[in-house]
Amino acid sequence: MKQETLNFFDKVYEVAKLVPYGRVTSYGAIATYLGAARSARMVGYAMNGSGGKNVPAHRVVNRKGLLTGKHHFDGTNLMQQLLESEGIVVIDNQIQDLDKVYWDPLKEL
DNA sequence: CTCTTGACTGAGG
DNA sequence: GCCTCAGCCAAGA
Repeated sequence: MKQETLNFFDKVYEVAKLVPYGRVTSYGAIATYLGAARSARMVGYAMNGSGGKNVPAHRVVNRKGLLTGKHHFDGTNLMQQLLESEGIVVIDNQIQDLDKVYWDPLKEL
């Protein structure tokens, strides 16, 4: 069982699942943690297959804390609702107090 | 193999 | 602080 067996996508899912409740992280942080710092875009791209994999994609946002991926959710404000349900303050697709809810896999893991 | 796409990021105006 | 441009890399056609 080589590591190549684990696709880039699968690794992204693993890290996404490790994000604690009430916390969020950025695509770049995950990408860097996976050793592909320049592949932040791939992280988001991978999330396209997150459906059905029980992956909390709503906890993954861009470095600004902006819900850039909300368009990929069913509803218009579904992603924001999920985050607010975890105690995260979100206004106009923008996470407030990002520094307080930000979870960096590089530092936490 | 080449071209396009993309849920990003950093630098420059 | 906001907007625009360019670079980056992996996957699909």
